[in-house]
Amino acid sequence: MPRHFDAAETERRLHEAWQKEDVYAYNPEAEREETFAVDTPPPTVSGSLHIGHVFSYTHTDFIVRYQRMKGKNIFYPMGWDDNGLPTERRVQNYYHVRCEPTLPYEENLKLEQATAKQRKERARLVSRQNFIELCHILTAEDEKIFMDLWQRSALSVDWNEQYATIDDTSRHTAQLSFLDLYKKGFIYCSQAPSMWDVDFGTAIAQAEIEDREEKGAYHHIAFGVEGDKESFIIATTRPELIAACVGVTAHPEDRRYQSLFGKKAITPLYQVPVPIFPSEAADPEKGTGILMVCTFGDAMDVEWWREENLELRQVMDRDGTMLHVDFSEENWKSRKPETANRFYAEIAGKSVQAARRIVVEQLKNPEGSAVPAGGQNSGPPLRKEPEEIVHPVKYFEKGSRPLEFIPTRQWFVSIMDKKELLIKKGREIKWHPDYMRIRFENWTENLQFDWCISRQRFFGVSFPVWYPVDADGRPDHEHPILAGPDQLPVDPMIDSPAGYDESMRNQPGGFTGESDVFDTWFTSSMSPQIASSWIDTPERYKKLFPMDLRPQAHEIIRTWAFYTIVKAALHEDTIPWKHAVISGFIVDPDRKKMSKSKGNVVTPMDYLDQYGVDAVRYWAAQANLGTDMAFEERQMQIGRRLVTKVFNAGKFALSQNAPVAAIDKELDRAFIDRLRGLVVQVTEYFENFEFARVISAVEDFFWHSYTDTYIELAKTRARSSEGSGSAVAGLRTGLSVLLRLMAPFLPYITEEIWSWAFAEETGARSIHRAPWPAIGELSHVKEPASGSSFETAVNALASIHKEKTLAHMSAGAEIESLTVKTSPQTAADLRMVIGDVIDGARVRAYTLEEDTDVPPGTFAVENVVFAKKDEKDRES
RNA sequence: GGGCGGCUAGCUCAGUUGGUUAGAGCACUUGCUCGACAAGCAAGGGGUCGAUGGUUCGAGUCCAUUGUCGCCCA
Repeated sequence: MPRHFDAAETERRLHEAWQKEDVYAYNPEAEREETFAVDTPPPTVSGSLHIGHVFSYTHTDFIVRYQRMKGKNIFYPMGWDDNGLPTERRVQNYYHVRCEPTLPYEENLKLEQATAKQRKERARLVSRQNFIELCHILTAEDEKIFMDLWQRSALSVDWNEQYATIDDTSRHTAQLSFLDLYKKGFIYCSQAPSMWDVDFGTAIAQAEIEDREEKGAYHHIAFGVEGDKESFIIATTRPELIAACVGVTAHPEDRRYQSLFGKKAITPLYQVPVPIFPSEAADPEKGTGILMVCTFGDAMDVEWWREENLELRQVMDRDGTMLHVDFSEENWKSRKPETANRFYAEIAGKSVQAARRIVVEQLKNPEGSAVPAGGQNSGPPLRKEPEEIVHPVKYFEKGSRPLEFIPTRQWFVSIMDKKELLIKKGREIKWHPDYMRIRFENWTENLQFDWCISRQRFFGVSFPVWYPVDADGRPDHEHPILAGPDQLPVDPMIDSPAGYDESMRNQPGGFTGESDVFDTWFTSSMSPQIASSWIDTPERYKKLFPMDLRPQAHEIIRTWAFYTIVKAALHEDTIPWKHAVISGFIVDPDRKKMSKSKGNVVTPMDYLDQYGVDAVRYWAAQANLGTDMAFEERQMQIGRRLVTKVFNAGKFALSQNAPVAAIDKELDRAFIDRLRGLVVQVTEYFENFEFARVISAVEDFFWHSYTDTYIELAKTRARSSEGSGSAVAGLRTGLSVLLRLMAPFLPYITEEIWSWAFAEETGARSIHRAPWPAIGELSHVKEPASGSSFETAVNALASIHKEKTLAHMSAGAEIESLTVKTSPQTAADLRMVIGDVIDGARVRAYTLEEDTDVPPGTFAVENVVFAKKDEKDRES
């Protein structure tokens, strides 16, 4: 047997063996009841992996390995989420390219990572198809890095079951999902104000936005009132939108403005009359209590626009600049179109920021006033210096400029009318911990918009949709042409619809392809269906769906979990999985979330090298579900110590060469009895997904009940002539059970020791396919005569050790003689195990006295006479 | 502003329906190389459980108020 444990060598050797022997393979023949299916989170491959990923993915593996040992046929696939904006952005940066869809395809275009010099020049423009190819090339490389790390971390994934959210199966599945939802009437296309990122040039969904606290300023601006000398002051943070003003509103009970309702306000600069209406949603406390409604400043504007049937006056272009508009046109209704156009000309084509600065200057010009001369608030419309405030501004979570609401044609899934159904489905799933369900419910209850699923991007799953082009060459969006289910997957930019041929693309009387792609969540929300072959293998789908387990982190409850629940509910009125297990985050020592921008990201490879995989997994096992944990490198050191201890204990137990016999001695029976208790307890923990409790209980038992005590008490007898067979059997049984209980957490060290003897003895070649310990396999060992004999032995030995410590003697020092006093009842226990205690403590002669003054369970050790050291030396 | 979670030893964390003197590991102190293990063993010091009030024979645990940190949402 090796003297030291070489983690790196063992990891390489065993990983190879497991792959070769298909230890993790899914068996499609097995029945549903025997199968445990996991819906693994497909990581975004363009992102970087930090220690937190290893943390949460390892949690899943603990559960999976336990279920596998329970005899379950494990379905544990791995997906790669490769499409979407993060990948496009990474590709743009990596190659320094931009996609220009009007360019023609360039054959055999091969690019290298851009040099610093290239980056100083303008980005290279590439065609849509070339851009998509570059995305495929880079994600393939990224996937490899991810897979290496997962294999290194010993995730017991069946690597034959891989998918990517852009592969043909995923595209087919997502497009079929679209067709099915369309057929059911849950999908619609509409020209509607949508949240729009001006840099990425795409619509985005509610789930992808975040509020950022930002400095802004209230500008107090005088508006006129049509037909009289009245006026009022609004406070707005977006003066550049005055041109888009289509209404004015205040709270119906606000006394200051009640006389205005029903009249028309006149906008400054542009002199446009707009209705003044009351609204409960106006906050009298905010600003001046009266505000302008624009096309569109925020979500509230959209709501008022719909409810009040206001005009649409679009001034914001899709790229975040001010559109060119003409106030003499009918829709703009200016009373002084020439003045209006003169003011507006200065901001047309400008960015929001620039336009705002210019408008603020213009508002200082009395010529812009909408209030008749002599009236209150006449003069410059800007009534006082802007008042600085800090307010939340909506951003795309990956964006860098505030979102705009821009009317565009988008596809939506109706979910606003299905909140109740979704909450009901959420309650059919068991959440661990349960309070994470509340996050799902809060999110669902607070939904404000239907799910916008179209993105004006390139690297994504296409809509299976074309539009007829009319005789004038205009696409008819009212009558989309859908692909047939047997046509999938399709790319409408390349494939043509049934009944047309490619020559009719973009021709009058022909067709045009939908260039938008799906929101990446539209595809990844199908991960259980993709992995279980919903589209083409009903038998397999039936055996895997709904899945048993969905592991994920809590920050994506609103996205991944939510959308996956939506899809299962809308497609088949079911739930996607029975259990959702939510991991916490690894946070830095200041309890801040790890993120690239904060620069506090810890990468895992060095730790795997330094401490070994088992040690890092041990660290990950410390966390309770849902609870964030500060990164603590010392936990890995502790894990490594446990690995070493397991190695040494295994070496010792398996090197006892006395023949195994029945476990019939009291100490051995008492130990096995405690082991039974442990097995029952930790199995229950694992059934509830409480792996942190399992490792903690097993570790504690291993260290304190096995190595420090049972081994110490039984080792002498194991080498003696009397009772050695029982002792060796006890030691080996203990090791076999404890190894298996630790196997889900420490796959390498446990497999290594298992291979020394148990693999052959049991016929289970890998511990990871060995049966999870059950009390049945220990039932042949009789219950101990006393329920407290084990702790009596342990405490008695400790009492003698204490005398040695107090005398500054080594634990191995021999004792010539001593007297042990204890209560009559404890003495009865002690007599059953006294031989092991005396041997363990190296006592040559003892006197046991019953003393009612000594509390039961404790011992008074007296008259200790140590053997002379030279005497001992002579012996050896 | 709303929801959720954390606050327990110097550090990282357990403490499941309320029940003796609140636990573990690390760190710290002291001693010890015993035939698996110094990456070890033994002994020890250290906490009025964020605060206040309440319910109870009894509260880290239940209730109310509150502080603070974090996450999610508006």
